[in-house]
Amino acid sequence: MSPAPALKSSRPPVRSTYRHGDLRRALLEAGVELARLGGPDAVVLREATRRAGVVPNAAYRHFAGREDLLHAVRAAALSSLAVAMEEELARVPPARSGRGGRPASDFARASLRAVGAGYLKFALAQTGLFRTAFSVPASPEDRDPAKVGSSGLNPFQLLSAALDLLVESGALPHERRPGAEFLAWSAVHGFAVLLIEGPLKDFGSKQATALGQRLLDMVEKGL
Amino acid sequence: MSPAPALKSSRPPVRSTYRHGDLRRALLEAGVELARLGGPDAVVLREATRRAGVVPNAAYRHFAGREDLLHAVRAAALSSLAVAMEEELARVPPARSGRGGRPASDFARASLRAVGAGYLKFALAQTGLFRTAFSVPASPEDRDPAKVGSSGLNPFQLLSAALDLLVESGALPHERRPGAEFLAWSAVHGFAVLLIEGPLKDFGSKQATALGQRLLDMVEKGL
DNA sequence: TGTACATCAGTGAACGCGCGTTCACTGATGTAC
DNA sequence: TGTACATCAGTGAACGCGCGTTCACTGATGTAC
Repeated sequence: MSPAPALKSSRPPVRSTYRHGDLRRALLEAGVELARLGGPDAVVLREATRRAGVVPNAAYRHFAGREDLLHAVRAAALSSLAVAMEEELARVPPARSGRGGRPASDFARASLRAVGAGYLKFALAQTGLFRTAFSVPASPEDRDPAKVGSSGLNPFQLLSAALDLLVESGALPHERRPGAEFLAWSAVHGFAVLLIEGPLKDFGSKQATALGQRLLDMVEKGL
Repeated sequence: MSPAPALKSSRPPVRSTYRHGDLRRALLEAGVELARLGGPDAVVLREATRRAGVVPNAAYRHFAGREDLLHAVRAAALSSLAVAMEEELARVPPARSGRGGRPASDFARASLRAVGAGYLKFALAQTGLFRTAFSVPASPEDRDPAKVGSSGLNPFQLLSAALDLLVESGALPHERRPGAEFLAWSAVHGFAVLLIEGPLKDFGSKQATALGQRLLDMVEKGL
């Protein structure tokens, strides 16, 4: 109801040219910044135009309305999340050669953990964006290219791929594969939510990380 | 931003007496109803007074302001959640006599599942209240009597008790007990959130229940 | 049993706020000739 | 290379909206004598 007043910018519209140049991009960036600072409710059309140094209704040249802007911001948030997960994945040491056996399944397990860890890391570091990303149904089958990371996969697909790898490596029986992404996602997402705005809010990041590891253990064992 | 217009009541203030009688209660009930229908953002002070058939500022005789009303509504929502969990617990067949051994740990496990199942059931049946209950940090140590069920325990304490029972019955090693409530809660809460406003939104209740069972399996095995 | 009076629950009117959105406009840009 | 003109990005002003909240008030209630 009262998004922190600090979010409000009173910077006067300073611009030498009549045309802005790339207003759509500027509005989107302002919107992302607002979401970063205050979550989905903080994405206010008028404030975005203020930050872009432009009159409020100018936004309507580029977005159908507030909801449309929020939509674009949400996509950008999901894309950032995918990137964060990819960064964590890139840290996993590659599997040793030789087919099947221990190293392959170790790699698969490490990948699954990386996916979860990247997700949690992003949720904690970019709380506003994280909340924005999930402020509306995000369908797993969504093909919107605005939501993917640099691998071309969206967050959900990154998780699915890690689980597939687990099955291929023999670490997870085929019959337990269907729906497994929902179970894993539930655990990690719930933890993130409780950590961000729930009863675990006051946990230090040390404590949170340790508990996060145990959560990932639980998922790995429980799947 | 635009809480469903259907929430708005235009009922004229019909009342024969000048005094209302129990306005505080009426406002709280209206607030709970609004939360039930539209989540925390739908708890609007003016609308609550409208429904109570009273002028807007009359609310200030009973609540310090909107936030105060929301606070009371939140407590009521948490209390309802506790009741839902207790109902599920009451369904668990009592342990057979004889100390320790199989039946005791079966009972403990069933209790833990009941706690989780009650939580999920409430989340799905009373989405608006559920979202309201968690719209602000709910501290586990909260002693507010407005938030408990008929057993005198709040939702978090009900979970803790179930886990304690699990340890006592020998089904969970002591060393894994600390923090276990956060892990279990994360999984169940995340599942509820994804089901309510996330990618699992379009799941039928059959599918949701089945997957919910698997989630509880995962928690039980993974803890 | 009756009356004066303090209390305080609810009234009536009004505020300022920031929001999303619509209207008719202006003036820089770049394209066609 | 120069000029007329269509395009359309951004302007300026205004709208109605519902919100939370404050003010000075009124009139029913119940208590003290």
